[in-house]
Order: sequence, then structure tokens, then C-alpha cells
Amino acid sequence: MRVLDHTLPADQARLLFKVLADPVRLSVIEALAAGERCVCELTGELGLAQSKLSFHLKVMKDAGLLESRQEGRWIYYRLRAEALQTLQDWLAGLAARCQRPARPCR
Amino acid sequence: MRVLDHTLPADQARLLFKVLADPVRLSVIEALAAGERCVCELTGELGLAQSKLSFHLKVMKDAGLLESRQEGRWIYYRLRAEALQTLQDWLAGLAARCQRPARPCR
DNA sequence: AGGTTATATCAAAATTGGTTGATGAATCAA
DNA sequence: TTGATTCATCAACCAATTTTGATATAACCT
Repeated sequence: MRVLDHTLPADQARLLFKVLADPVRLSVIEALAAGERCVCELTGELGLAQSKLSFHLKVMKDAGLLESRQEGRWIYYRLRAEALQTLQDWLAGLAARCQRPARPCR
Repeated sequence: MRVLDHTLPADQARLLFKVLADPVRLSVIEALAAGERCVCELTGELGLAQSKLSFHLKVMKDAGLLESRQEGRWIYYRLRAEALQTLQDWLAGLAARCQRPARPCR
């Protein structure tokens, strides 16, 4: 088994975790968990400056956590369930491996 | 339902995500997935400076992802499977409703 | 066309986070 | 009790990320 067999998926998971590790982004994510929203709704609901929200939406979209569609001058964002599933799978894999006793050190 | 019912778990989740968002910490986690280890084993296996490893172990422990026990002068760390489960549950909760289309924005 | 609204982008400033090397505390063994 | 070993902590430094305010772009309306 080569080291690289791991590092690639782990690194993809890591990028998603990084995205989830920010309070502003988490608040956006929780809002989107209730369903799709346009940017103007999110700024209102969450009380965020527009450029700030826009920055975080881009980070999340680039990481594959969100997708968007345009409708007139509004842009609607939603969570990508696939990305959430990827993370759940990664965590499940980790949890599966982590039940083992100690070897004494020394 | 009070706002705090959410914010507390979300914030705990956020701390766990932060922990998982770092490559050094991920390597520690993968090592610990194979079973409990003492600090000196981890420095060896992962080729990390001792103070660096110690810093990251603290971050992980504070977030509730690791627990430790002392045996003589060695300190053994292990993953808390519970924490992993918390995250999986949190992610599953998000995915449940996230595909609902938006009501059109005005 | 000209004005307005929704969103994105950018550069500078502010903040946060990680690394390093040195020092400290606790345990053990001689 | 001295010296060695294991681990934690600290401060200084450096790197990455976030925030802010300003400006750009594109769609829509009159």
C-alpha cells in the first residue's frame, strides 16, 4: 500500500473541513440547510456585509460545498449534498479504523 | 426552540472541523486511527518536532477529538470515536433538507 | 439611454494560526 | 540527589486568512 493512496482523499476532505471551520461560513451553511437562498436573503437573515458574504460564498463554492444558479439578477446558492456525503464517508472510514487497543510504549 | 440550542453544537462542530483542517493534525489522526500512541512514538512515526506535535495535540484535545492518559512519564493519546460520531450526525442533519428550492426572491 | 439593484472583485489593513527554539515541570533510575 | 527522559508551554516570528471599503459588472426597469 502506498502512502499516496491515502493522501489524496484525505487532502480533499481537509479542504472541505477548512471551509466548515469558519463561523461565518457555518452560519451560511445552516441557513442553506433549510433550503436554497439568494444572496440578498442571506445578507438580510445573517446580517452580513455583502462583500463579506460574497467572499465566503466563493470560498465554499470553489471547495465544492455549494452550487449556484442565476435567475435574473439574483443568484441562488444551495448546499451540494454530495460534498456532505463525501465527508460523512470519510469520517465513517476513520471511525471504522479507530477501535484498537494500546501496545505498551518502550 | 431557542437559538442557543443550535449555536452551541454548531460551535462545537466548528472546532472539530478546524482541527480536521490541518495536514499535520490529519496525519496524527490517521496514526491514531491505528490505535493509541504515546507522544514519543508519534514524533518518530510522523517525523515531527516535539513542540510542534505537542501544540497540535493540545488543539485536538481541547476540541474534544482526543483524550489522553498518563503512564509513568509517557502520555498516550487516542481518538474519541464519539467526536467523530458527533460530526457525522451534524452533517447528516444538514443534508436532510438542503435540496429545497428557494421561493423566488421578490 | 440612464438610473437602480444584485452580486463580484480587489487592495490594504486587521486578525488568526502555525512554526521554531528555548525553557520548565514531572517522572524515573542510578 | 543528580542526571536523563518525556512532554508541555512560551514568546517571537512568519504565513495564511478574513475583513473592510471602494469600485466593477451585469441585469433590469422606465
